[in-house]
Amino acid sequence: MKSYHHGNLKKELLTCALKMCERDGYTKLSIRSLAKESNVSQTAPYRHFKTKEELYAAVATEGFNKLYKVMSKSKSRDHKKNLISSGKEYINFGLKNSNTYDLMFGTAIADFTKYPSLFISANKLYQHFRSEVANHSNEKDQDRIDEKSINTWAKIHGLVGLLRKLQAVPSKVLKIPDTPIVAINKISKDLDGYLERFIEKI
Amino acid sequence: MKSYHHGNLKKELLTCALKMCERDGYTKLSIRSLAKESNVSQTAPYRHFKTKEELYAAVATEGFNKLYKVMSKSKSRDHKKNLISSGKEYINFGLKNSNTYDLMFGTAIADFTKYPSLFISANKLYQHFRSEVANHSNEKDQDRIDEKSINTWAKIHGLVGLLRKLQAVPSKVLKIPDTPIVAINKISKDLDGYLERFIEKI
DNA sequence: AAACTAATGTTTGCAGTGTAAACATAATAA
DNA sequence: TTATTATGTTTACACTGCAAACATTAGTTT
Repeated sequence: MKSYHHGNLKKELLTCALKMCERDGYTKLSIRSLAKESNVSQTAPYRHFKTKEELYAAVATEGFNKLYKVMSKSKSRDHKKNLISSGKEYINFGLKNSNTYDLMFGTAIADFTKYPSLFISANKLYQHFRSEVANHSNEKDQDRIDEKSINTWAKIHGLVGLLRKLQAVPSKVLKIPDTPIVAINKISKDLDGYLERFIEKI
Repeated sequence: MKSYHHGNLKKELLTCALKMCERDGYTKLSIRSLAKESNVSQTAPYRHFKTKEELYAAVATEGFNKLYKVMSKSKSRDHKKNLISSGKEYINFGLKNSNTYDLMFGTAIADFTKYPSLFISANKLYQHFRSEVANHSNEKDQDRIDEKSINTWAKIHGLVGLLRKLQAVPSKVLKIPDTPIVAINKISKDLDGYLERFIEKI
């Protein structure tokens, strides 16, 4: 027999949402299905997330925290190594947790500054990334560091998007010549080499 | 008095969808609201678009065609000029038609190779872009050209994503130091200069 | 021209959605 | 102990994608 009050529903909802989001994509993640999967009434989640977007924000926040964790793993004295490691982790995260990634960088959350903890988590990630870029590039000028950081982020982010398109496509499409898909496929086959060249240009 | 058969519903639905998508975002674009705005019964669109995704694909295709048009405007003998113009047009398109842009490059259409005309339009755009990169960079090796093209695309695409985040944010957020938002804002204030430096690194 | 067929429209219906409102119960503060 | 607050459930509404049955018209065949 279960008690009327759950005790720790919010946390359970969140982990469940995270799992569901990753499994089915955030578009399929409904408050009602979340409630059902958490064995709770249809509208119970509303006591903890005022709107669906707020739920999205919570999931995205978790995503940023996770990404931060893996990107700050490498603490070598070799700054280049750190940056390459971060880049790989970023790409890996984007490909493995692609649905959460959508929530983090897509447009499902219109204005992420509306959710303080999300904003903070995203900023923390950026700060870490920026410091790695700064360390690697030996740049002093703050504006240049910012520009380099944004540059690098934009490029990796764009790359992840393209790699995901590649993932989504049936393999026979790779045989059609003169498509961006084959171009991306070439890169994905030598991602390490690509990243080396990538870093050099930062 | 209007006749039972519309005559040109498919085209009208498409232009209406394009308009609605741009106005409200593709998430708000429902088949039913589209039908209503086209003064036709709720399920009439299903005669022309088997699923909602098929409607999405049609809108995205239009988007690619439009983008192709503006990106192939500049036909200078100066290849650098062409590339810069294309870059600007791309960014402009992404910012002005951001909702359509989402449909084109987001994950709403899981596998875009399922829609031949969409696939073709996207490829045509890539080919054009690739030829501009090739012309500008004086590169011969086909693999390198592909890599450069993907690189450049990824970077611009990522940049558009970030600039859109900037757009979405309330202006007071710009006063908070040490956020990616202020970094992007700096870039957006000197986009021309930024693009110049950008091109140099291709 | 008449009749059959296919295309394109409408109506109806179902299962699912976000979320507001009213209500129930349990935990906490007074 | 009692009043309040937090957190659950039930009910209700307007909306969604889409399938199925039906209506009307356009096009094709005889």
